[in-house]
Amino acid sequence: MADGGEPGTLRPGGRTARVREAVLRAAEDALTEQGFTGLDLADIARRAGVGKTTVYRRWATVTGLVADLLLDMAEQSAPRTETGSLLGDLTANARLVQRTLTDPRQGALFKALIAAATCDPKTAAALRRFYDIRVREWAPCVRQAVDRGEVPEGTDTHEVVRAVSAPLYYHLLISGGRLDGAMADRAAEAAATAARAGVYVRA
Amino acid sequence: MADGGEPGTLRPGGRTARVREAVLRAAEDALTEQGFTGLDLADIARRAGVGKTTVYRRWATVTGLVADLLLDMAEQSAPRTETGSLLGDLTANARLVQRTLTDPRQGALFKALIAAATCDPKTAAALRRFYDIRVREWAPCVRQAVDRGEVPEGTDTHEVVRAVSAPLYYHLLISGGRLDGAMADRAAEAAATAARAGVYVRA
DNA sequence: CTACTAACGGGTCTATGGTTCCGTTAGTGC
DNA sequence: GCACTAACGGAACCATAGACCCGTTAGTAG
Repeated sequence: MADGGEPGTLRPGGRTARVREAVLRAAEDALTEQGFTGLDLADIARRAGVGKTTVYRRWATVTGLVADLLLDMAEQSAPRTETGSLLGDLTANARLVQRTLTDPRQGALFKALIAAATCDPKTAAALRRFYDIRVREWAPCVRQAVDRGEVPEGTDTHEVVRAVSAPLYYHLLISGGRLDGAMADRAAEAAATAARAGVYVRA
Repeated sequence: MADGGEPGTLRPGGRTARVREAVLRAAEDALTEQGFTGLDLADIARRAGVGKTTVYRRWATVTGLVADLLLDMAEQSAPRTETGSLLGDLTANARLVQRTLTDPRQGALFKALIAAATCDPKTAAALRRFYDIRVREWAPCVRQAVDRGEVPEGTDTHEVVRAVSAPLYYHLLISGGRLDGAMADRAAEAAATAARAGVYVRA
């Protein structure tokens, strides 16, 4: 009776953790293959080898599950490369994003994640958190450029990193074209150029 | 028996047109209020004062209806303002986009449209078409900047216009922050700066 | 090892989104 | 105006996503 809240919070170890893991992986697969619509929790339960009751009890809705998946994805971090110049670092970042979004599986997954986030505030918050972490990982390369004097003091480092990703996501979601390496390089170059010109200096 | 294809194609006038109009408006409202999920065609039919059979027959799925709505939206065009300078024109564009996305109703609608597009290729094509038209309307201001010598010859004018919108949509869909006028101005400035530096010159 | 109970899972029930049927309304051609 | 039939619409029907019940499994404390 004295339950601490959501199922899975009082006995987070052992089986509970295994189930969560299996379900999240299944959700990832399902999202990748079916997209955000055409996704039902019973199917995910089947893939995960888990009772569908469990999935409904712990996550209740598709968006809830996606939010948890995003939380899980936020944990894993891919460390950034350092090249010594702002343009080099931003290009490395742009290429990484471009490769991720171009990959058929990952691209589809991210589309689905973003679609889910537009449909539910909690999921949107999880998505924001995920990207905040990613942006924070890359911001130091802009910070270094400021220290080097390459970019003016007071520049919003996070905003520069976002400026690199923005056109790539725009293409993925909206203009829908082929998103190649040249486009990634251009995104990095545009951000670097604008940053050097002081466009991202905080008011 | 000799039907020409989809319902609504052989007798496009009168009632058929009225029904389409009513349903599209209802769909717009429903999308705005409920978002992409939590949208059912029966509800739309009710709002439109139309039999649900009709909606299912003509559009069949939510994404199909959204695709048609996008086609319809693509028709209406808002003419651009001309200020005489690249930065001025791009800023006007950025502000327009920012105001649209910030408006509670329109912002929600665009989120839903984009979510729908990630779930269905036909809808994605319709979304692309919609933005192609909008981009084409604004491209001349970049063209003029090229003619003026403000921006190098060979610049991809469409890409510059997209570069203005990209960060705004990125904020709407992903980083989710407050999207104010300052951000719009910065987006325009970044695009103008990069364009002048020749970043968008086609290879 | 035993007791306790959080969390799982099979089976069943139900609400509802979507389909089908068939009669009605109204554009279109003459 | 009349005939023809595309397109509409009410109502009954069906499939299934998601809720619920209750017995089972397995973490955790002692």
